[in-house]
This record gives sequence, C-alpha cells and structure tokens, in this order.
Amino acid sequence: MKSTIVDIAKRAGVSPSTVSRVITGNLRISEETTEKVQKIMKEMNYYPNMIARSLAKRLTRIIGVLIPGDAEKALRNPFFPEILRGISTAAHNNGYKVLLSSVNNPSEEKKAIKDFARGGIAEGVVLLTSRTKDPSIAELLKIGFPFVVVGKPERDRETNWVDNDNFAVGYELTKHLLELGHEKIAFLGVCSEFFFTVERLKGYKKALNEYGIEIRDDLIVESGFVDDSGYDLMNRLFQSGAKPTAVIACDDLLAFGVIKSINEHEMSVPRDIAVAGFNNVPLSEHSMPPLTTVEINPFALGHKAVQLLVANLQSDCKSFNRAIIPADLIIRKSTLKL
Amino acid sequence: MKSTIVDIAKRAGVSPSTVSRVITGNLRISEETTEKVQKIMKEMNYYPNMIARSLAKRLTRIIGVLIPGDAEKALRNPFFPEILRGISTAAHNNGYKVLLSSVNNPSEEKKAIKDFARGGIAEGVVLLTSRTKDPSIAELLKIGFPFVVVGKPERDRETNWVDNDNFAVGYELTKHLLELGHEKIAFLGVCSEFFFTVERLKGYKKALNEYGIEIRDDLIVESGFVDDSGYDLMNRLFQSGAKPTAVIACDDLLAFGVIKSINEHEMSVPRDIAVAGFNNVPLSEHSMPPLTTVEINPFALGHKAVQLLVANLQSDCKSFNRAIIPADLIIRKSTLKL
DNA sequence: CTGAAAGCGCTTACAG
DNA sequence: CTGAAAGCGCTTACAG
Repeated sequence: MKSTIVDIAKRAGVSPSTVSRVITGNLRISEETTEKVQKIMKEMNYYPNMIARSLAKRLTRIIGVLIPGDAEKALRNPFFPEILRGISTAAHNNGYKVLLSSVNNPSEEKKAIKDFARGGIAEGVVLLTSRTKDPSIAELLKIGFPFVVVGKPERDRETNWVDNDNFAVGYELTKHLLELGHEKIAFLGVCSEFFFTVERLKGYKKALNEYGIEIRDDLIVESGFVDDSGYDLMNRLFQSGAKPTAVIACDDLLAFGVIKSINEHEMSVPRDIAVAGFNNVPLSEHSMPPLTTVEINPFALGHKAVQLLVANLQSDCKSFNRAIIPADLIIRKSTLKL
Repeated sequence: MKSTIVDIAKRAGVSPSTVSRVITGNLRISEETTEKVQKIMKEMNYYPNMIARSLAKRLTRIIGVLIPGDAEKALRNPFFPEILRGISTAAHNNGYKVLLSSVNNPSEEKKAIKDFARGGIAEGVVLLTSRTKDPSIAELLKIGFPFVVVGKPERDRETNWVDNDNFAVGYELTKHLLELGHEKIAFLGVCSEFFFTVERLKGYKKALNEYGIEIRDDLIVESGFVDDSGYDLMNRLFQSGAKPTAVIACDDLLAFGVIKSINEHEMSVPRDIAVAGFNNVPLSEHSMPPLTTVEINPFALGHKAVQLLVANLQSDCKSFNRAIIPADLIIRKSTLKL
C-alpha cells in the first residue's frame, strides 16, 4: 500500500501539515523535525502524490503539446522530433513535464484542447503548426488559455510564437544561387496551406527582383501535400519544358527526389542543374552530392517556444512575445560553382 | 472564473452528486434532470477538472513514455517518431493521454520514473529502450509498477515487451544475400550495448552456418555509438583489406554511409558490392540505388506496446506478455543480382 | 432517481 | 516552529 502524508505524520508523531512543509521545503520547520520526518519518509518509502498536490495547488507543472493535422504526417518530418526534443529539454529545465496530444482530426483536436486547457491538466500549450488557418489557435484564444505557437500564425500580434525568418531564409538561399550566376531558378513545393513555404517564396521573389530577373510562374511548382515527392514535382517541371539551371526545393526530402529525377534525365547535379533544399535533414550532408540547405535549428525552435510559454505562465503581466530563431545557410556541393 | 460542479448544481437546483452523475453518464439519472443539467453546463461553459477527477478516482488515464539514455540520440533515429505515433494512436484509442519523459542521464531517469510511477501521475509506463542493462527496468520491477518495454529486455520472462524477431530478421536478410551467391558478407554496426544488433548478428551467423560458410571476424565491424557513421565504418573495412562482396549494415543510415564510401573507392553498388540495411527509413527507397532493407513496422511496435500495457492495467490477473511484430524484407536494387 | 456525507492526498492561511 | 481546519473539485458508497 502506498503510504500517504498522514501515515508519515502518525509515525513521526507530528501533524500532516508539518510533513507537508517538510516535503515542500518550507523553511520554518526545525532541523530536528525535518530530519525526523525525512528519515521516516525514507523508511516508509514515501513519495508524494503529484495529482493531489496539483489539485491543492491548482498547478500541474505540465505543458501540453498539440501536434495538429495528422500527427502522423507531422511526426514523419525529420525536424519534428528535434522540435520535440527542444520542447522536452526546456520543459524539463523549468520543472515541467510534457503531455503529448495525439490528434488525428479537427474534432479530436478540439477535444484535446478541452482536456489540456479546460480540463486543468496543462498549464499551457505548445502548438506545433504551420497551417494558415488554425482552428486550435482560435479556440485557445477564445478560452484565453496560455499558449505558444511554433510557426508564425496568422494572428501574429495576439499570440506568442517562435519561427525562423522564412522570408529572409528564402531570400538568402536564392541570392546564393543568383551570385553563382543562375538566372533560371525554379522553386518547388509551395503550398498555400503552409505559411513558411509562402514566406520562403516571397524571399525568393524579392531576391530575383533585386537582380532584375523576371519571375516566371512556370518555374514555380506548387505542391498539394507535404509528402508530395520531389521526384514527381521535378518530372512535372521537366515535362513542362521549363529548363531551370537551379532548383530550390522547400524541403530537403523534396530535394532528394529532385536530384533523382535530374539523374534519370541524364543530367548531373550540380554540373547541369544546381539543387538546394531546406531544413538540413540528417542525410543531406551525406547525399550525393551533399546538399546545400538551410539549418532551421528546430531544437532551438522547440526550446525557445517553451521558454516563452513558461515566462508567460510565471509573469503576471500579460504580453505577446515572439522569438525569431536564426537559420543558417549551409553551402555544399549540390550548388558548387563548377 | 472557471465554474465547478457546485456552481452547476446550484444553478440547476440539484446536488453536486447529481451533476457528477450526469457528467460520468450514470444511468440512474432521469432524462429530465440530465437534460436540465447538460443545458446549464453548456450555458456556463463548464468543463470538468481532470485533476480532481483523477484524484477522486485514483486513475489518471495517463501513460508515461520514457525515452532513456539521451532522449536526444533516440529521437534522432527516424523510427522513434513512428513508434511514438503508434503509442500516441493506441493510447488515444484507449482513452489515455501520453506523458513524455525527457531524460538525459541516469539520475533524471530515476526521477522521471518516480514522478510518473510513484507520484501517481501515470497508470503505466512505456519504456523505449534497447539497452542490454537497463536501470529503469530494474527500478520499475522493484516498485511493481505496470510497464511495457519496446525492445526485448534481458529479463524477458518477467516483463511485458514488444519487439521484432531480430534474430529471424538478421537471418532472412543474410539468407537473401547468400542466395544471390555472396560468400563474403560483411556485417556492420554491431554494438554490444544494443540487444537488437546482437540478435541480428546471431541471425547472420546462423545463415552463414547453414550455407557452410566460415564466419570471419574481420568482416564483422563493431560500432561504439549509434551515430557512428557508416562511412567511417566502411572505410575502416576497406583499410583492413577485407574485400566483401556484400555488406549488411545494422541501420539504413549506416548503409547510406557505406554506399558513399564504396563510391569513393571507385566501386559501385550493387555491381561491385551489394548493400543492405535495416529499418526502412523514408529515404531508403529513394537513395541511389534504392536500398534493400527490413521494414520493422515501428508504428506497430508502439501501438502494440500500448495495447499490452492497457490490457495489463485493465486485467486483474497479472501476467507477462510479449508481442512479436512481423518485419518484412524489402528487396531493392542495392542487392540486385546483375 | 436523488442527496448528504465522507473521501481522494495534498496545501496553506490562520492562530498560537 | 507547529497544529487544527478548511479547501482544491471531483466521485461514490450509503441511505432513502
């Protein structure tokens, strides 16, 4: 039988209040008493019930993490685990535990929010999303529950969020290719549903404009799904007759497919076509050729998100904060000038 | 202000007990009362406090997930997210939430177990591990807390666990190469710390024995770390002068490095050396050449783990169960007979 | 079918 | 420095 504070109190010949104070490290208890109680707790193998404590304090020290849309697809993306790791680490450092949602459709999503937020389980929520219209954000705003979004949301003035500067990132990468002399640069994998792809495209356009290069719609290939294969998208581009000398793919995984397609068309990277991606997935440095990409620092994204959230929870003056996580252009052979 | 069961009761002109019964769907309440109470709950935007419920019922409906060692390394492995997804889905289907641990060292690990198990937060724990000597297993066994291990543990008769049959898997893959006529098959990435690599190696040896082929130690390359690069391991093999015609790597990520090393040695896969991996990571079908590998069905591993755990929680007759998740050999071009 | 009461295992003013 | 008491927001025998 698990022992409780009352059992300890009886054995130690003190009141439950005193035991409680010893547990929480209240200063006003004599050393003598403290030691006695601690000894008994050891003996009886006592461990405080966190649920009871949570109820009494109305604080759970739990942060909820919502992975909307299909948690499925999300978790397949190589940088989600990294974000999770960042979240986990920061939560831990701040004495919080992480409760994961498993949300497969909008109605489950609503349910999860209710449990987490309104059910008093979590003190705050981290929302992993990049969707332009996110119902969870609306819900959380409505009930006034503390949350932070990983990925810049639409209502960016009334939320806490962290993200890279995807506009700048798209700009930098495009500029890198322009500086190498490329003029026909394709952009693959824009998806209006995902804000970051749109932002990256904007950066791309800005760079082209600066270099006085016309923006050609036939070089911009949209993607309906996250898991559209870059192979298919690139084949489509080939079929359209557009002949880019460089290709930017919105994700390294897409870029790998692009390279495959290029090879099958009897061309080689970077000799015939330069290729670059985003996100610096683990394999990108070992692919053939190694891939030029952008490190978005997903660990930092998750880590910072929790820090913002915790700051919000612990401060009594409400505010909306954002954090921009620096992203680094990583130049590898796939865009090497020959 | 969040409304409570008492607020609802007052407004509805009933007792708190009745409101509670409506919430939990107790049958013995009249339709009339039920409707009235539900209406008021809607009006007052009531949502039950899960923590209070947990305390009263002494059930939290939370499953803890422990990712030991560095959660870091673990989460970087592409199949961990899949396992997590399986866990998440199964938990959700059974009405459980998932609490994630973030454990970076043994002492944190102990703390996490205490919070989860002894602190009454979780009803049961899923342990993601493959380590041969796992302190958490010892701890959980000691305190008699329900848990299930993903990855066959040492004390496999007194625990619940799920795993693939790694012995069979190693055997099948090796046999596939033997049938293609290979006789000098290298095995890369054995690490005594990780049971599954040892098991796979055993399968490899059995297959060789069956074909009457001598087991050569110089063809077996150990790996100290999970993230040892296959590139380095293969280079080491080349330097040793061993000239395998086929290489089995304990993980696809290793295999990619192996291929790279082979290419740099002016050889080609599979013409000069066949290469196979394990785990069927997303990119393995798009690599050049596409990689022969083994699908270990990580989603099913996680899913089944939770099912075992939940069955254990809900049954009053204690038992130790295991589940073997089938793994499928996936033959691709990297081992194609030419 | 419904209510009053005790209980889940803690915390924390209040009083001394 | 310590204790008695009320409270956190539910659930659930017990009684009617």
